Amino acid sequence: MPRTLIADLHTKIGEKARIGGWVSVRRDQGKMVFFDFRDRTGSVQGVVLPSEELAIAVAKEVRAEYVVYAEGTVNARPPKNINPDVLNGNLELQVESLEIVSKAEIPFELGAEVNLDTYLDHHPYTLRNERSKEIFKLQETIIGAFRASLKTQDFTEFQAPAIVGGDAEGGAAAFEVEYHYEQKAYLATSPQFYKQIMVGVYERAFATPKVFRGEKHATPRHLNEYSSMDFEMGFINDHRDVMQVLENAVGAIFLAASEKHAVTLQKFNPDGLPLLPEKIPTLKLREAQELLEKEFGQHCVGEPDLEPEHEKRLCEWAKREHQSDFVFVTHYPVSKRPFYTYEDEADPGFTKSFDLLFRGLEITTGGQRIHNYELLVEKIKAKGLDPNKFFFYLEAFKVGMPPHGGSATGLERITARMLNLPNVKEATLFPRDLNRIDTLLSTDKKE
RNA sequence: GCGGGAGUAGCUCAACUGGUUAGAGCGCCGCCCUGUCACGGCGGAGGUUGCGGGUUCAAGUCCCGUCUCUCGCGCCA
Repeated sequence: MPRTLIADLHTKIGEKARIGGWVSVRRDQGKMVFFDFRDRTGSVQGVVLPSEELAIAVAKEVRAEYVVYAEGTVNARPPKNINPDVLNGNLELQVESLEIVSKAEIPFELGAEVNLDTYLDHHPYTLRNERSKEIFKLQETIIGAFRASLKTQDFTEFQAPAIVGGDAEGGAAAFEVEYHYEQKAYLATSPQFYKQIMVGVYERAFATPKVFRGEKHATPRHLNEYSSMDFEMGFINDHRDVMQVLENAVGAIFLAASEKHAVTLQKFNPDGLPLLPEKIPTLKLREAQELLEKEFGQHCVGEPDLEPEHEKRLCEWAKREHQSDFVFVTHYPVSKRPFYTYEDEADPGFTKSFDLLFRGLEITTGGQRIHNYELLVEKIKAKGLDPNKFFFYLEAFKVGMPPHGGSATGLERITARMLNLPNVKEATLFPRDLNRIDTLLSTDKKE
């Protein structure tokens, strides 16, 4: 008999059916045994009656998370046995044959509240729980909506390389790779140079690569490997054109999320859906600092950047004054930004760059880039770098580049903030951090 | 890299100022149960209290070292 998906069982009431799935719960009543079975489409109760001697014998052996095939008759439940609180609560599978496909030995009950490290240590198992599955279904929607939004805005998707010959940003620590002929290569910390090169090819390009950061950070918002939602676009007037494309993408993400995952968002967020206004409030860094001083008594005027505490306060302000969970901060000082960042002619010393803060966390960085070859070479030198090492990248400018800019959004960060997850590792299927690549790293090799 | 907190049963946690045999809930194992749906009842197993050293008549508890987790900072998405 072919397998029927659990969600389709209601179409087979009174008929025989065969389901395949996992055992969520076994309730052994002695002479008869109840099960909750689940497959990718849902769950259903199965009952093995005393008269089914062979099936009862198997049912006594079965435990939680065993993979089984169960065959029997789909019955509508009599009124007194209907359970309105569960899926398929109005029917049940009266099991006549039960086949164990795979046994299971579980470390703890699925769905048990466990500490983060226990949860991560058992990720092949804990990812199966409903909460985890909802997180990564939402994440799939987020990256899908980002992709769809950029495509409708006439961007071309490209594949960025993971192995690079140098450190793209000149600052972030990169993982070293042994390449052919004893050459050193690195895992990309960003697709920055490649997406700029692609502006010269398609004008508008985007990619969602895995990028790698070698810093030994141990915080709830950093990963050594994460997914970057990057885009870059030509013929802009300034950074505000980039911000508009980003706002369109964020809007598309929120629309898709609220359409497909409203229940999940509500469940994870006591405050409800995130607030995204028609226009995200925007402040220059210095305006933000003055506001922090005035509204919150935070002394940060003149600092080159915002601290995490400041970012949280700014978001409080945006929510209170603009009903927005987002706020843009622009015009970071030249000294704090990479060499390719465009300096604002109207505001010398400050850049046409921006960060997007979402619920207290920086989720995006972007801005306008320098497109003039000579100026770019000059800026590389000014940062103490050697232009010769960038000749591949620089060729894109040598052969003609329009004014352009772009941004990069952390997929795990936006996922975590949408669901109020305290740690981005919960929004990462297979997180790599200081001490763990799936398993704990050997400690005797540490420095 | 720096600073705070933590590490006790498979999981989540207790164990007052050091003091009898380190407990509970869930899970696990056995027995009972024909309508359960987180089923229920009775019984049972399960611990080198992260690791190493020290103080003390006595250490889960105090001290030192070490490893790990976690939070804050730096850095960033």
